[in-house]
Amino acid sequence: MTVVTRFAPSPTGFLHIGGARTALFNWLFARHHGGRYLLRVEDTDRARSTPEAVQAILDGLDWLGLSGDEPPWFQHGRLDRHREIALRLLDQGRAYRCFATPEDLTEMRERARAEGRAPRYDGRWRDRDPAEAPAGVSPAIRLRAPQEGQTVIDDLVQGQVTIDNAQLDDMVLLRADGTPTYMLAVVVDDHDMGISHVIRGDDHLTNAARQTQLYLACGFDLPAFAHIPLIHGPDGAKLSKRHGALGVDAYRDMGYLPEALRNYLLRLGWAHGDEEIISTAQAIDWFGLDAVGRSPSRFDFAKLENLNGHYIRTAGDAELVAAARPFLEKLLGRPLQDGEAALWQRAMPGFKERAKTVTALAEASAFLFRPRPIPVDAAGAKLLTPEALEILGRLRPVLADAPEWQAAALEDLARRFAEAASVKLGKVAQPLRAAVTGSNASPPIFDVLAALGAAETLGRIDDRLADRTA
RNA sequence: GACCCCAUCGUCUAGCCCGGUCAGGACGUCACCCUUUCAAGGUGAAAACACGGGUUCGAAUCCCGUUGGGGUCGCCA
Repeated sequence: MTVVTRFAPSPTGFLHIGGARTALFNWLFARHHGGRYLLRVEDTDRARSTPEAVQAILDGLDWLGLSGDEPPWFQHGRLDRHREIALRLLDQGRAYRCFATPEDLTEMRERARAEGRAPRYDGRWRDRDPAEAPAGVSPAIRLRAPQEGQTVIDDLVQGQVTIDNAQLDDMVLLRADGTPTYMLAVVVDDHDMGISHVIRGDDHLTNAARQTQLYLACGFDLPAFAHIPLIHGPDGAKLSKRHGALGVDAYRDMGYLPEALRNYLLRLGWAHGDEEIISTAQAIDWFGLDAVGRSPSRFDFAKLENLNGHYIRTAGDAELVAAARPFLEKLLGRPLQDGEAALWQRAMPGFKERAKTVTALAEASAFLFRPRPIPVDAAGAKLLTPEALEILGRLRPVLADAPEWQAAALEDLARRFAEAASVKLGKVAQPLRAAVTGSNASPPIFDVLAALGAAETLGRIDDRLADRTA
């Protein structure tokens, strides 16, 4: 059997983190089985769907490397097909016209609730003669669902789940205005798209029972179902915006790399022994629905950040310059010149070792490109004591006379200077770091000096020495 | 409320199906090492089988219940 999966977001907002994981699992499952992974935009609710949202979701998927194998399907373009199936069901007596008005339904629900019954449609038009229809009410079409027995979902993650048909009411297939409902559209589209495996959030588990009834009524073969647990916030409650229910674009803006996010999302609810850092090739090789857990997991930024640090450290220097450049340019308030970008790339090994996010990488690098005199932060200022400045003052001419401006040579010079002055290297290196970077943390200082060049380095030292006399 | 699902360190999880190891790994936390800073890295520590009953020589593992958490109950998707 050919495996065909799909990710089917409704374009009423951005691609959130749970959706991203669902997409990832679908993508991985299809890749693992050499099948196809498709996209379907569920925009049957025209009022709530916007082109901007469609684009945001497509962009988010693209950034994560989870674009569909074919152009996306759009549900609203298939109205006629959905209608055709509903009408066919009506002809076959598997569906019927329901003339209950929205007011009737509200009243029905309220009364059921008041009497402690489940708030379901009572089937009042199921066997009633349409001739009795009240005037002026256009009917919806409902499925004549089985009222006895059980519907069994054979779920690849949840196992066998049995629901009493009495729990399910006659779902609406076609609204009074003739548009299809989600239930109808999903079943017809999944069938027409040849979807073999429906992998989605477990908030759809009970929908799977309803959809199973519909599949059976339509005479369609059932796909395999896999309902994966939802992602919760750090407090165990539903993911809120504060926590991480953000669009994936927000993760990009926070400086996370797509490969880090994918690795993180993959390990949320799925494991392969003790493996933590998993490449895409390994993920494709190892992924299976049987290893997906059934309990919801909590989103943990700390672990994501750790993974992100790993992927930053192992990323290529040019790739990081490209990813971090927009952040740095925003920080600097100006575009980066090509020469500066090249310099940055050469210095990147020292920076990427220390950054956990791409934004932090840009922030930590900004001192390289700031105009003199560079700003000094609190920690840097603390280092620049009168004593430290005195040492800097004596080091300055030694540096100025350096025969070659290269990291190892400069370090050698500084070490000998410290030895001659009977101070630890730290007493020399830290003031130097503060003067040159404006802070107390940076890549190895002699690498920084080499990257900055003699003139800029000495100039920055002079700026600080000038502060002293001023 | 009804129905369905779930339950191992703070978090993500391995182990559960096919009962028998000091219950393993990772993140985070703490300590130490390395070190010109910060990271990274190394070593080590604290940290869990929700509870109660069974079954069994033996239960994290099988069964029942309790508690807790989640999901669903729309002419939304």
